[in-house]
Formats: sequence, structure tokens, C-alpha cells
Amino acid sequence: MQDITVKEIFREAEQHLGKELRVSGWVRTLRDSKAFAFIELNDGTFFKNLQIVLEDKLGNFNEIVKLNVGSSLIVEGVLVKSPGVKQPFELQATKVEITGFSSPDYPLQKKRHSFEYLRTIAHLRPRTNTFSAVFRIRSLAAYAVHRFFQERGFVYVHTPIITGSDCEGAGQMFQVTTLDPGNLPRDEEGKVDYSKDFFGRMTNLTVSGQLAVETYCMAFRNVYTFGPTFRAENSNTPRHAAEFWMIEPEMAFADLQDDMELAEDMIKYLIRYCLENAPEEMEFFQKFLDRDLFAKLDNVVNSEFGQLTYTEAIEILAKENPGFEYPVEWGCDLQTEHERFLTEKVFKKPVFVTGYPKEIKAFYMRLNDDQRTVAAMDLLVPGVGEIIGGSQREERLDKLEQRMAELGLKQEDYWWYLDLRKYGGTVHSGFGLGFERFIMYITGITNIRDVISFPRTVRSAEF
RNA sequence: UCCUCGAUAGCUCAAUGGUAGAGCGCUCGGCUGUUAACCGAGUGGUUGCUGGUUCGAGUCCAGCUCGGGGAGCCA
Repeated sequence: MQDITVKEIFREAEQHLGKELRVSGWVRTLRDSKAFAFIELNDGTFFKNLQIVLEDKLGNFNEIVKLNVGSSLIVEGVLVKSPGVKQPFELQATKVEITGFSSPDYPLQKKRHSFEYLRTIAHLRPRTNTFSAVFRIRSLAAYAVHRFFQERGFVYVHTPIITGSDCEGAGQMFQVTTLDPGNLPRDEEGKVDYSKDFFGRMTNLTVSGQLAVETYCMAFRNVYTFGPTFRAENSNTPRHAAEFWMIEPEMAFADLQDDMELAEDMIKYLIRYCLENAPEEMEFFQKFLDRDLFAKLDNVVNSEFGQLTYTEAIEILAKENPGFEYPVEWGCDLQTEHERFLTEKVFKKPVFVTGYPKEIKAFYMRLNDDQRTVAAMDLLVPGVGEIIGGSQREERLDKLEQRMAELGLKQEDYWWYLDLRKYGGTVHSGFGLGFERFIMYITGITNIRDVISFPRTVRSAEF
């Protein structure tokens, strides 16, 4: 008797036909008749189920057919070709051991459930087809991220999750403290005395690993972070979560053009990897979530990404204005409607927009020679809009200090960041990719809550 | 945070201001190859919460809570 997974059976069915096998898993559905019954068993290793055929000569037949969906079993039997059209083979059971009963109130029915309902049972939803596919893809994509960078010699850096810099500037932060909120220590002025806190200073959860990873960039040349990020923004949208994962590569001796090439290669690599290594899951998304998914992804993989400057983008948008809700003029930030028009209608493929006005971008982006734009790039993709944001960093100490002064940022708060420019600073560039946004893009899932196992959003941390 | 739509059985949804329903699920029975199995019977409700209008409110009004979508912020 050979223990085997459902995945192995599906991948090498021919060599297992006629053999005695033992599988174990959970009942997805059960259909019974007087003298026989069918169980679709999912063992967790594969997207598809194995059909088990039971005959009433099994000793515990009557007990088995009364099982509720969700029960766990160990099944022994012979793999045979199936006369049914929906599956090429099935396991003719010779012995069924019940290892865990379910109950009639099992919340997952055999029919389709709404995503909203499944969010209320987040601990059970990975047992559904959709979430089984989503989270297998998520795992695979995470592995592909590491493969992509490791193959290219990038060093994976774990930047801190608790940060002492209260000025990362990318958004509202969650404070980390061991102080008792009901009994805060105060200084002479009545302000909270953070010298009494755990770290002896105010600390928060990170909103970006970028500033920290730049320090390792100046030592290891090509580096990346891939970890959790936290934003305390009161955002109520299908694209925002309070806790999400970001991928942030950073390259020394690399300019904005190198940065864009890396971004394009990475996006194509990740999509190809998922298509090749999870074809059943990807077909499921194409069939049930987005009929245009494969066409959309093929277009990304097979086209050379477009490129234009912000100034050119504004000219095109102003000229072809199809009735935008927001006015278009030089200096304004591009709205989602503008981004999508550019990538979907004008270019019909992914496109990089570069050279944004310095006023609408972060302080660390490199000032261009025109003195009014910075070496920033956003990657826009059809169906979503912005998916990657990056830049060449300002490596010139005087220019960086000047920009920080303009924005009222205190140099002492960034002393170690400025040191990177003082001691052997060089041209360097990087970008950020929201991992969940990417997972949404390749699966066709439209709500970020459905690509995170236990999503944290405003007023929601049930699980 | 703003705009907008919504909340009725376990789930998905019906119900002119006048007796709260269906399908699915679940339970029981039937059925010798099922595929969201099928057939029959049964089970199922503080209509999100609080108040108001009315002879009468699931339905109209107000506030609140929660959820969907859009916007802003952004990834």
C-alpha cells in the first residue's frame, strides 16, 4: 500500500493506474445512492479533487454516506479509469477510515458563496476552490519573487518592522509601545515621556523598508526587501489594507533606466512563473473570475513596455481628454482615470511614466537637470493603473539637504540616511511593488481582503 | 474621511403601508455511475439596532452599527 498525494496522482496518473493507494483528505462533496456513493476528496496538495467510489459492501458504508461535508478521511483503494466525463480516473475504495467528523452546520455549502460571506468565516474559506487557488498562487508568487532576485545575485535584507524613525513619511503609522495608555509618564511640559517607553523613544511599525534597505544597498550593491508593511490610514477601499507585504529592490550604480528594466523583467518573470507552475489555478481564475485574464497577462508578458515622460503624458491627456472628472494640467498628480486611459487606450500595454514634478513626489527622489522634475517612474498596467512606483535616489548630499530643508524635514532625524551620501554615495535606484496588488492582478480578484489570509483593515481584525 | 447603494431563514434573494416567501442548505425517505446529482416529504424568521409617523411598518422618516462600490490617501 503506497501513500500518495492527489497531486502525484494527477501528475503521473498512468503509472498509478491499477495500483493500491492510500490517500487522506477532506470531503468536499458526497453523493450517495442506495448501493454506492461518490466522495470528492481534497487532500490539500492539489487544486482538483480525487473522486472516491464507494460500494455498499464496505463495512462502514452506511456510516460514511451520512458524513457531513468537511469530514476528514483516510482512504485505501485501487486507482481506476473513470467512466465519468468530469474526471479521468477515480479511486475504488477498499477501506475508509473516518479521522474527523464534521457537522450539519458546516458553513461551507457545495454551492457558490459570496466573497463577503466568506470573509466572515476567514478560518474556513481556504477550503473553497477560489481561496485554495488564490493562496497557492500567493505562495508560488512569493517563491518566484525570491527566485527572480536570487538568480540575479540580489541579497535579501530583513529591514526592521519596528522603526525608530517617526518620519518615514509614507503615511500614518501604528505606534508601538509598552506604556500603559491609562497611566502615561509625563515630562515637565506635560508631554508623554517616551524615554520611559520600551525603546527609550517613540517607535512605530514600518511603513516602508526603503530607507533602511538603502544602507544595505551601499554595502551589497543589489538588495531587496520582501516583508510586511503597516499603514494606519483610514482607507476604505478594495485596494487598501492596514497590513500588507511589499517588495522593494534597490540597486547601486544603477539609474532610472536600469530600474525600469528590472521592474519589467520582474513583472514578466512572476507572471510566467505562475502560469507555468499553477496552470489549473490560473485556468480557474480565467474561467470564473476574469474571462480576459489570459489575454491581459499574455499582453503583459509579450509586449515591450511603453515609456513616456510625465510632461508628455499631460500633453496627451489634455489633447485627447475624453471627459475626465479631474482636470489635467502640468503639476497635478495623475488620477486613476488618467493612468488607466494612458495604459488602456493610448498604449494598450504596460507603460512607464517618468519625470514627475518634484512637488508631488517623495523628498529622496533625484532632482532632474530641469530643476522641477524628479527621476521617478510609475508602472501603469491595463485594468489597474499604477502597480509599481520607483525612482533614482538623490545621491548628492547638498541637493538632498536642500530638498529636505524645503520640506521642513529635520536633518538630525535622517542622520544615518544622509551619511550614505557622505561616505561613498553613488547613483542608485529602486522601486516598490505591493505584493497583494500584484496577486490581485494575476488572479482577477478585485478586493485586497480576498488575497490576504486574515486581512487587517479599518475596524476589522476579527481573526 | 466624503459620496453612494445595501442589511429579510444557515446561504443567495423575493415580498403595492395590510396573514413574511422561494431556491439552495440541513434532516428523513427513495434511487445500481453521480458531477452544484436527481425525486418526495419535513425543518427553518426578534426582517441589523434604537426611536418616530400610522388603525396597521420588512416597506415611510431620523439616528446609529455593519457591509458593498466610488473618491481621497497610497502600495
